[in-house]
Formats: sequence, C-alpha cells, structure tokens
Amino acid sequence: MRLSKKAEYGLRALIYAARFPEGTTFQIKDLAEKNGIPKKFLELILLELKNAGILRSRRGVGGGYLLGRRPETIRSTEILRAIEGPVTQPVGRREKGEPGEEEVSPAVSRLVKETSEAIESVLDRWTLADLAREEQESAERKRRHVMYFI
Amino acid sequence: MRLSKKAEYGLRALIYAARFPEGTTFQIKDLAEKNGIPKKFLELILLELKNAGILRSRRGVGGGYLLGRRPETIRSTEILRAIEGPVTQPVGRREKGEPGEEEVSPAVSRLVKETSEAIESVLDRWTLADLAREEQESAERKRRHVMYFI
DNA sequence: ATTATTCCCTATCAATAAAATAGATATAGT
DNA sequence: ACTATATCTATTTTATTGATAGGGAATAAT
Repeated sequence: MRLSKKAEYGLRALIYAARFPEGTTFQIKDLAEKNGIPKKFLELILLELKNAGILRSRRGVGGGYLLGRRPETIRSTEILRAIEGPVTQPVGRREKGEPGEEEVSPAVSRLVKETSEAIESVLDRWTLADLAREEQESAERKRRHVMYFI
Repeated sequence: MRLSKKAEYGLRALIYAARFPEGTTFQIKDLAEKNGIPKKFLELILLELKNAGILRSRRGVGGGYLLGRRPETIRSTEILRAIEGPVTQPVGRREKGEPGEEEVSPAVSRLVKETSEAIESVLDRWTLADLAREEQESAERKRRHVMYFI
C-alpha cells in the first residue's frame, strides 16, 4: 500500500491552502513552483478538489483558489476520496459486471474488510486542520533544532 | 487501497493448503482448477511463497506443495510481504536515489505512517490458522442457511 | 473594447506495474 | 524410459499512474 503521487500532491496542496487567511486566494502557479509539483498535473487535482466542494475558485486577474470550507470540517478520507475514488475496495469487486461477482473467499473478504475499516478510521480522525497544524509544528521543531548548530 | 489479484490468489492458495493434513501434498493443477486461478500465474506465486519459507515442495510423481510451518505461526503480514514486497511504504521513498530523498510534507508522512501502522496491526493479528477457520465456518453457515430452503 | 490573468476542460502520451502466458529444464517415482 | 510434478526465465498483454499539450471561458484592470 502506498500513496499515489496524485494524492500526495493533493494533500500538500490543501495543507498549503490552509495557510492562507480565510477569503484570500492563492494561485496554482505559485503553489506548483514553491512545492515542486508539475503545474499541469496540479491543475487537474485542484479542479477535482473544487468539484468535490473542498476548494473554491475565482477566475481572472487576482483570482485563484481558496478553501471551500473551514479546515476543521475537512477529513482526509474526504480528500482522498475526491482525488482517487473509494479509499478502500472490497475484494472481488472489479468494475462493471455485478451479477455473480466471482464469489471469492469469505476469509479473504473479511481480512480486507477489517483492514479497510482500520484505514478509514485513521483517515477519518485527521482533519485538514490537524494536518496543517502538524506541518507547522514540525517546521518549528526543525527551525529550533537548526538553531542549536549555528 | 485494494488487494492485488496476486495477493488474493496467494492468500486463497494458502487457505486451501491449510486444509490438507500435515505432511500431505496438493498439486498446483488441482488448486488452480478448483479455485479458478490461472495455473501459470499461480505457479509463480507458490514459488515465491516457497522461497519465503511459507510453503515447501516435493518434485516429481506424487509431489506437490505443502505448508512449510504450522498455520498458527504464519501471519498475513508475512504472506503479503512474500508476495508483494513491503505491505506499506513511507511517502516520498521511491526506489533508488536515497540521498536527500525529496523532503516531503511531514504532516503527510505522519498521516501515512499512522495509516500504515493501523494496517499492519490488523494483518499482524490474523494468522493463516484464523483465516482457514474463518473460511470453514463461513462455509458451514452457508450450508445451514441453504438447508432452510430445501 | 481590449488585453492580461486566471481557472477550466479534453485529449493524449509515456512510463510503469499488474496480470497472464509460454516454453524449456530439473527431479522423483514407477 | 516414461510420466508427473515443480522450477526457472522470458515475454506478452493490459491497466494504471504520472505527466504534458493546447486551447477555451470567465473575470478584472486598463
């Protein structure tokens, strides 16, 4: 199990977004450059986040993106779902043809189900506000640590 | 997050293996046919499980595969690792070039770390013996349920 | 009105990984 | 010798991920 680049970029973008005072926008271009994320790729991601209601946007001069809601109300499950679709998937389910569905091992299904629940439980209790705080605190710890050595 | 076909086949194969009395072998061919798994693909999987010490094998007439250890001692983490490599992966880590390693968001790293721990914790407490028991009990429940309708 | 700036949309490409297949070799029992 | 089994290496096929391309459409400033 690993986080896709797309999801990673999306999370980082939102953490970045959370730093701006409510109501003020930021631009894709800056976000992409400052964080080393391919701009065109990032556009797609932000668009999806916007369509999911997590971001809002304004076009034209002085426009840009901003959070659509308070960061306390945005859980990482929701973010990841907006970017990648279902965060977890029951085993056997594979697209289209539902009927019958390849009756698979109940034991394996159960194992996957329990794992999925564990994942969602973690993701559900981390909000964007938590992530942004963690990011900031970690940056501060780093800064203090560096000061010992100068 | 979803289970790869390879991992699913591997788990099902081991659950199948666990049904045989200690010391007796089963053949790839039967396993593949009875469970609807592509035989050649299954060969690769069983070989990896063997190389990981989870299965043993005997070649030639009357040969086949058998469990390499008691199923109580085989955790699903170990199974999945044998089949797919690391079950979880820290974010940012992407193969080769270790030095520097693209310093990524500490908040995202932490989120991924907590999720990974949750996953491994579930996988760690399910042994092959548990899976085999679950499979059997589920089959029994199903049988009883069907009997109501005949 | 014109222009510059920004997001918006659709399509396509490239790289990688997953899934499956193929074919030849080694080993053991009869 | 013959057959049934696993073993090994390579190749093909298909799907997914990651990234790029090129305008289009809305908005604000002039």
